[in-house]
Amino acid sequence: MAIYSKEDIITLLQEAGLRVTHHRTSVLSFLVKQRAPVTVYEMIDSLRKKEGIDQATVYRNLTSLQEAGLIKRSDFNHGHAHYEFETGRPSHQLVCNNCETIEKIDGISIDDTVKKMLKKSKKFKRTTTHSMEIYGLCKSCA
Amino acid sequence: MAIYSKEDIITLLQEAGLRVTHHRTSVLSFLVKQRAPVTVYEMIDSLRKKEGIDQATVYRNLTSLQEAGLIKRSDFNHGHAHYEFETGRPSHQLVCNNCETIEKIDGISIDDTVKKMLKKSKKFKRTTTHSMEIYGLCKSCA
DNA sequence: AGTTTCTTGCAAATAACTCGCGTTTTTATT
DNA sequence: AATAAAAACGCGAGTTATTTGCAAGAAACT
Repeated sequence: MAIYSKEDIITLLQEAGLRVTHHRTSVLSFLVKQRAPVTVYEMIDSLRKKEGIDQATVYRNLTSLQEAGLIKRSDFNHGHAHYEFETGRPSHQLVCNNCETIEKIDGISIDDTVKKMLKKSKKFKRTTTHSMEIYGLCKSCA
Repeated sequence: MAIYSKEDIITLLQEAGLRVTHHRTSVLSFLVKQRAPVTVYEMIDSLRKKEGIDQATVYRNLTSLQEAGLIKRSDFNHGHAHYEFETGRPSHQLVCNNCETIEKIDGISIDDTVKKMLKKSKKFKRTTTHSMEIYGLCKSCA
């Protein structure tokens, strides 16, 4: 989890071909600081309070940032989207079926498994990145 | 993919402690016949046309069937739920980031990976079943 | 600075899903 | 088979999550 300065954020946006607006920078900065995927609600709540950003703006920036490959969306079967900064590395997480606990697990590779799956696939030739979610009950809910 | 008769469906419902209503039987039968997860929209559309089932009823039955462990929900980051029959076996799928193509891949085991993840986890002791989604672009979208 | 193009705020619209309630169906019991 | 309690249903209205139209404002190019 590298540390990104404001200049780094701006560089990321420029390299992605996106305009560097104040709000877009804020949205991406916010996500860079998190250790786990956050809900859109949390982002809107925080950014609205802190800088008065409108929810439509948050949604629009999440879309543009995702299309640029800078952030990643996951739903975790909870009925609303979560976003996180796109590190480029595959992400693996344990998800609670009851509460919304999500725990990211580092140091795991499933590249071999992905290769095996692609070999068996008829509709996919290759995958960009991948993510794996394992669902169960966390200690508190079990 | 075993073949389930109407009697089998009824037995499944009874063993799960659910009432055997006409509509509930239809919803579960519908899902048993699919080879891949289907959207709620597809289910409502088909069941409304065929038997006049109301959408609220479809939703309520999906909830009760899921709570009983007979079906499984997945969102695939598309913003709406998909459901499939719960086979008890882990499921692994390739998901297109662009269109909504979902391809299930059989014959893969990631039990060792899951074990490794649980060993590293702080918040989870064990998982019931699991599912893995690998995201990329399908051949048509690539 | 001027202009083109993208972004924003606001309010209204849409999509996905849920709820209240009176009526009907299922299931347990006679 | 009749019957009563519990659960399920349809229908319309309500929520929640997300999107859109449009006029005004900010970035980026010249």
